[in-house]
Amino acid sequence: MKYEPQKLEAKWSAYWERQGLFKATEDPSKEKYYLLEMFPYPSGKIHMGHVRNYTIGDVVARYKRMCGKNVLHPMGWDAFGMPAENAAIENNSHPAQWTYGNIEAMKVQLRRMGFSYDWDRELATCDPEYYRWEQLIFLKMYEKGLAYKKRTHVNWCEKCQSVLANEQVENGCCWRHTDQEVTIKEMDSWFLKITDYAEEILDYCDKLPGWPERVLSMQRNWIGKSYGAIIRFLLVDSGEVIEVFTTRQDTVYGATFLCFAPEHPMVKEMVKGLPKEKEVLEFIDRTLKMDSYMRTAEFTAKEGVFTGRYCLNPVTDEKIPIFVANFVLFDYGTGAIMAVPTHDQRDFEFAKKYDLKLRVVIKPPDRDLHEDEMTEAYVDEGILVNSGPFDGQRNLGALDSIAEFLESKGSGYKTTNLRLRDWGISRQRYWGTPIPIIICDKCGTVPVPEEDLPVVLPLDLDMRPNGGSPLPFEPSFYETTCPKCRGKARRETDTMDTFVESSWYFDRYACPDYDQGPLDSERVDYWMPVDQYIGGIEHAILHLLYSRFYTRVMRDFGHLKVSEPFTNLLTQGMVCKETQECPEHGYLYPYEVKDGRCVQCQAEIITGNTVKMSKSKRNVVDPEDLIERYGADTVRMFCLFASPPEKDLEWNDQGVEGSYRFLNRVWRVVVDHIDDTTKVTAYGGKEALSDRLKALHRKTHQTIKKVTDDIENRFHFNTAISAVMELVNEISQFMNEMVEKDETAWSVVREAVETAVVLLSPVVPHIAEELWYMLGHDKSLLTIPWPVYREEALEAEKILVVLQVNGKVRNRIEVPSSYSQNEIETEALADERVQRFISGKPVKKVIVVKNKLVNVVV
RNA sequence: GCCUGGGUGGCGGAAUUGGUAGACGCAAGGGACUUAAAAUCCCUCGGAGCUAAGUCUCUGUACGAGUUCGAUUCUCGUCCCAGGCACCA
Repeated sequence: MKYEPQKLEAKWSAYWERQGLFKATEDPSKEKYYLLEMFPYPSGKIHMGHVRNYTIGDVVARYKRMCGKNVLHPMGWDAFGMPAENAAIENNSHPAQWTYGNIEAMKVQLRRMGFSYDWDRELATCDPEYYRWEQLIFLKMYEKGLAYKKRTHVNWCEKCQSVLANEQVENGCCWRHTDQEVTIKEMDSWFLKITDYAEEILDYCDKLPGWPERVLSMQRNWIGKSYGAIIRFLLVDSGEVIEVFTTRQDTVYGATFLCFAPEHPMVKEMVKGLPKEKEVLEFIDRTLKMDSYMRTAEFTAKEGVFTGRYCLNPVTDEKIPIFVANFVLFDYGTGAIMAVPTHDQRDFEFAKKYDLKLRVVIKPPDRDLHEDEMTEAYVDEGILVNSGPFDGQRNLGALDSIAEFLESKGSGYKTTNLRLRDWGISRQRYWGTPIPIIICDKCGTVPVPEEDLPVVLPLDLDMRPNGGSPLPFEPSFYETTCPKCRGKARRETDTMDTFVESSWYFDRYACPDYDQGPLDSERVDYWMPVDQYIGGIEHAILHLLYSRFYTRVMRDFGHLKVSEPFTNLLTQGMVCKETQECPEHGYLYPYEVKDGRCVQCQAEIITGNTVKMSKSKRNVVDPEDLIERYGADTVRMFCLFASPPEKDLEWNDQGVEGSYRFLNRVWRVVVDHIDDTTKVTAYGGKEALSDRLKALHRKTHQTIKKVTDDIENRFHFNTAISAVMELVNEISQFMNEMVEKDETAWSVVREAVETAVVLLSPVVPHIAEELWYMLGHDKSLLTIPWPVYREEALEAEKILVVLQVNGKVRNRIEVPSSYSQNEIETEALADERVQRFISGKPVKKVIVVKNKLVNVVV
């Protein structure tokens, strides 16, 4: 009988579905386990990244189920987003049609992979039954001031035709269009007040031991809390207060000028009617026209303009000039800084350029420092000088007392500052959740009344050929009446960032059919938090930070009890492959290359670096082709075997071949002796065994131990698979040389074979199920308990002991396991090879590690 | 510059608490079976050296020190790679 994966895989996945084996029901008497993989954007086809991500998850889900846990393993669709709009324009169809069609296609593929999802809980975020609750939460947030509209400077991506959140800008470019520079626009935008929760989110970074350190450190970094002070400077001839944030209040005596960010509204006020006004306004204009990346890049020269105004340094009472400078950020701190050219490199460069005053206030411990000799700022620790009552103190030691001194004078206070900004969620897009707000000329911004939800995205409109959102051009959508005054009003035509949908979908899986509110607390409280979340590292900040925020908002609204949505996080590596390039035809798909040559022009191809699989580099492998050729089990197995999950996976066609070979080997090891093994029951540890049988029995149980440990504690499926490979090798070797052919022998073989099949079943469920059935079982592997190793089976009569002389391995001997330390030592010292290396020298010391090694020191 | 990872054969990777470095697989080479091929099975496989034969010797986990009877593993320093943050006051 041949291994025919296509046939048996179809059979078993149909069987699982029919039996409803993946259905999860709330059962308080059982321990729950919520396993979740990041849901996909329905692009229409799964790619290897999905396959890897979902295979990892599926192994854990199946394993936990066999361990007796009540497993929730859902799947759904992150279904809003721009590609749908673009595709619709291209194909002259509708985003909804395109999206739902893709969902169907991808679902077929996921089913084909044999993933154990409870499809009854499937959800698509573009479904009004989903986003209506998101709109409701938005209204509640609006009510509480957690959602607000602000006219401000925002990131604009020309290709998205939309605003982006700060998190969605990478190196000054759009995260989706990495070649599109983001520009700054001033416009009305909706924000969610993530900063209100920043402290809590930051604190909890220390309470997430199940998260990878690098993700936590990226989040801490992004929140960017720093400790310092607000210091007040009085504007001369006005008495207005200018506040600056600094972490270096120890240098306040050296602050010899002040700089404003060009966006700062106070600047225009300050220069109004002054001779400098025109020059200042021109500078502001010029600076703001630059894209944000260029303006704030380190290599951009520091530039500024004097405003003509002065303020008073609160500790020296000195009149110091006020500048507008390009390097000062409006949305960090207060948008204005005190400049201490002697102890800050940026300020130093600025001061040199505009010939501004320098005053040293920190001197190195070992020498003096003179302003006119300085070629760069002195930024190290030192002793305070020219600092009034603080002279002679160590600068870092005086941070607190200077802050208190400022506070006592009413000139400032100690505080902290965050880098994190509120989450901008307005998108000038069509295919997203409408923001449930009405704008009335008379009443202003008015929330849509709850009973009018959902504000449904109209489906019967034409996409605009230039790619912009059709909503602002669709009177049937935007024309409405004001809920307050009943007058004519206009709907908000911005939609929400799609990251809002993905910030709570995991909660909704607990109760996808609930229609009384966003969440059914009883079910959500049973399932949440997610015990294990698995997804790509690219969401380290974006999705994972937003979700931690949104969960807390939902908690404070009483929808759920947890603060953290994901107890354990596994960030799997990328799937990579080398690129292949033809000098003539550019990057080639694997099928465009034959024997190292381009199929079109026969030119020799250039093999490039191994990089993340992407269509643009054409270094992709289509999972569908592989399934067709080898079956889903082989694909699953290779994804797990090639490397541990958190590392990048280097695609290797020969490796896939190897996995396929192994499955064939397993197949033969079972099928070739099926008549003999099905005549007996699996060995249960009772009958006495010969040494040879004992060895196989021991290997069987060692493998159970190893595989369990690898999956349970480390998610190291590669080593788990290796262990089963060893067992299978040992079984086939045993059968080759099999001398005993009695019932006991076959029952030990049967135990070994069944164990291999069961241990492999989470990884390659289809073939495992088929072999299990052939071994005479009639219940699915999904319903049988995960095997437990027997301690006594691991014990051996003889133990291998390594003999070292001066730490170098000189021999290996077998001793009875009953030997005491002394007996082992005696045996070791008597060993001929050990004696040779001692060569008569006096033995200084003998170290005996029980059951492991003896080291003789001479 | 700061923060996090990481550096082991030709390759992917093992070595879990400091105790046999290179499990398992891929590639390569040799052999068996076959008319032949495929498939399968067996053997070799870090480097260098020595031998009639190896139960042989030396060396080896980026580099340099250190702790230890013993270090891929712990400590310090250096170099390199990847990712994140960065004119953040």
